[in-house]
This record gives sequence, C-alpha cells and structure tokens, in this order.
Amino acid sequence: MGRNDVLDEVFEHFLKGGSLFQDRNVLRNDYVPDILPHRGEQIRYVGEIYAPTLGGSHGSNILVYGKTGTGKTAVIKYVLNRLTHRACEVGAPIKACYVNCRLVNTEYRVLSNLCAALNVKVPFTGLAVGEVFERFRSCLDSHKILFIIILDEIDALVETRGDTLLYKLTRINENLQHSRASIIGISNDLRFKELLDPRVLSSLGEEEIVFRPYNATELRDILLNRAQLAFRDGVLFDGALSLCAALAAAEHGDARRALDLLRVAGELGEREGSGIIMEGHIRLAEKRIEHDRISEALENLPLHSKLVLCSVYLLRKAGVSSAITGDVFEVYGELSGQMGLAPLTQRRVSSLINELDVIGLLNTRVVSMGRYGRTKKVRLSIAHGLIRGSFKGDDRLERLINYTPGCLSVILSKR
DNA sequence: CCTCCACAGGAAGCGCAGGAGT
DNA sequence: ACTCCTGCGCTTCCTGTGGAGG
Repeated sequence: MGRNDVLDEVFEHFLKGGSLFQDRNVLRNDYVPDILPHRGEQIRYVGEIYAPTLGGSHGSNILVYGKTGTGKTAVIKYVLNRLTHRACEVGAPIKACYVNCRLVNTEYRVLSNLCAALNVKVPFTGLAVGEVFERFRSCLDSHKILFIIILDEIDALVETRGDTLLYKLTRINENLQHSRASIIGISNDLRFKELLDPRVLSSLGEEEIVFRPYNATELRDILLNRAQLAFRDGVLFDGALSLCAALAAAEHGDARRALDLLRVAGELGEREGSGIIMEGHIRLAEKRIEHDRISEALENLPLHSKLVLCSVYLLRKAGVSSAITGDVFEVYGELSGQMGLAPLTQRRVSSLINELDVIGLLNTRVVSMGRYGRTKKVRLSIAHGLIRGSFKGDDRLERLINYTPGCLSVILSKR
C-alpha cells in the first residue's frame, strides 16, 4: 500500500459506490433494450412479416428507411433476436446475420462476413468475388435453413460499390435447393431507392418501413427507460432527461445522440465527484462530444489530408475567409515541398477536400463566379485551436502551421 | 445571346500489397 | 516461384457547367 495512492483512491472511490451508474452499458449505442418505446407499430409490422417463417415459409425482403438514431437497427435486431429465439424453441431452422455495410464496405468483405456466420472460413483477400459468392451459396444450401441477412447502412455500400451484390443476393434463391435467403436492408438515406436498379428494388422492397424521427417527448420516454437502468436512484436532476431530449430533438430526433449526452454527462458528473447530474454537466457533455468527435477525426487523418486542412487554415490566417480549390492547391503544393513530399494532383486534392467536407472539418460549396470560372469555396468549419492542438507532437506539422507560404502574397493580390 | 473561365466530378486504369491456387 | 485475384490510393484524361462580361 502507499505506492499507488492516487489510483487506489480512484479505485476505492469507484468501489465504494462513488459511481452514479448502475449499469453504463445500457447507454451504449449497441445495446438492444427490452422495451422500445414508440416503435410498437414497427415491431408489430416486422413481426408480422417474419412470423410465417416459424411455420416454414420464407420471409419477404424488407427495406427499412430512417435517419440515424430513429431505432431502425434496434427494432430489427430486437425482432430478429426474438424470432431466432422462438425458432430455436419450435425447431424452425432460422439463422440471422447482421452486417454493417459502413464498416464492412466492400462486396468481398460483406460476403466473407456472411460466410463467417455460416462457419465457413474465407481469406480476407485473394479470392475472386464470384468464387466467394459461390462458396457462400453452396454452404448456405447445405445448411438447409432460412438465412436472414441484415444489411445495415446499405446505402453506404451501394453508393460506393453499386448494387451488383444486392442483385446477386436477391436472386440467390433461384439457385438454392434446400435453403432460402431473405434480406433486410437498412438505409439512412431516404433517396437510396434512386440508386437501385429497378429489378433489385422490386425484389428488395417487397415490404418497406419508414422510421420517422422521434420528437422531444418520445425521446424523453426512451431516456427515461434507459436512465432507470443506467443510473442509481435520484442522481438525475429533474429536468435532465427533458434537456437531453430537447437537445437531441433539435438536431433531428436522434436517440443515439440523446443517449450519448446522458452517458457523457454521467461520466462528467462522476469524475467531478458530484453525486448528482446537473444541467451544467449536460451542457458540458454536448461540447465534449463535439470536441471529441473532431479531435478524433483530425488525429486519424492521412498526412496529405492534414496538409490540405493546414492550407485552408493558413489561407484563413492570411485573411482569405473562403478560399477556392485553386488557392488551396497552391498552398498545399508549397507545404508538400516543405515536407519533402511529392504533391498529389489537383484532382486528388479536390477529392480530399470533399472527404474533409463529409467528415465535417471543412465547409464547401460549389459556386460559379461567372467569367472567373466555376469552383468550390472552402472554409474551415472547426475552431482553429483544434487544428493547432491536433498537430502538436509532430514537429514537422507544428512548423508548417506557423509557416508563411510564398504564394500567399500572389493569392492575396488577386483579390 | 454567346463565350469562356476554372474548375467539378465521372471513367478508366495503374501499381502496389496481400493472398490463393498450382 | 509463378500467376491470378481483389481493394486501395492515386493519376490521367475527360466532359460538363453557372453565370459575368462582352
């Protein structure tokens, strides 16, 4: 004893019940609760579609739409958990496989995940897609089951890879003797349908379900349910749930967001040693979540993207509030030179700028300046301090952030 | 109304790493 | 050892375009 006083203190504090939490896992976003408030209708609908499978008939394909945090994934997972459970009891051969297409974002990897669900090992690269598909098909057939494939964030897959995999999957039943496959596609993007081949759409969209965003009252109910499981009694100030609900409803009714707020607020309160979660903790949590999101994104950026970001920053510092692609590329080129790197092409840099826009680090807008061309206006959409902060620790980058590119004077003189 | 700028962004394809089969 | 496969990051080449200025 005595060596690690600080840690011992932290541990003791935690063990003695300094924790506000009863079970913090309940607030994690992969948790599937026993009760899904305000989704009874959707649960019933999905249930009705799949109930006949317990009797041996094959299920329809479903398309599920709705923005993030509207309960799509939770409802589907919930219903299928219950279904497979029940299937076990009555001896119906049903198996479900969940794949998140944003994480597993190529045809090949999706297929290898499906194979893994059937206990078939597939190398993570090396085989032709057709070969993997064939292995999957024959293995599925030999299992003699109904295989329910859940493709979450399916829009991400179709946007980048097209719908060939979906086409093959929707037609796989034609080549199965003993098994059936059924597909549930979950999409965040309501316009997702437009990307699909009509044949795929008609097959995949046999049934469609749209999840509306939650309003503040509904979010409050969800939070109430979870908070009762997550926290000890009496640690939330009265308006806490309403505040989280209101903040999340103001975005677009994102329950995940609301739960994150609550969890982080709890963690902040706990660390502070406060016995109760106050409004201030929630406000702080909101800032913290945003801050963490950005720093994490910044730190994981590839080097050239950092240079692009740095270029926009330097332009801004020199007084160029909204730079155009050409300016950014010029500064970027100079920075690459300083680093001793071969610069990427303007085409590539243009794509990097778009990627940074998607992550939310940059703000871009395509504008036409008439005689002076059609281009993209680029602005930083985060605080400057965050960029400087994330470059700390790498002296090459730290030097760049204080560098004054020679081309700046030319750019400035043009406007 | 036409022109023409400064790009946007699609398409194709290249070189590489990592793996399978032979 | 060799060939063939894929995904990935990138380049090259390309066509398309909104609107100020003539």
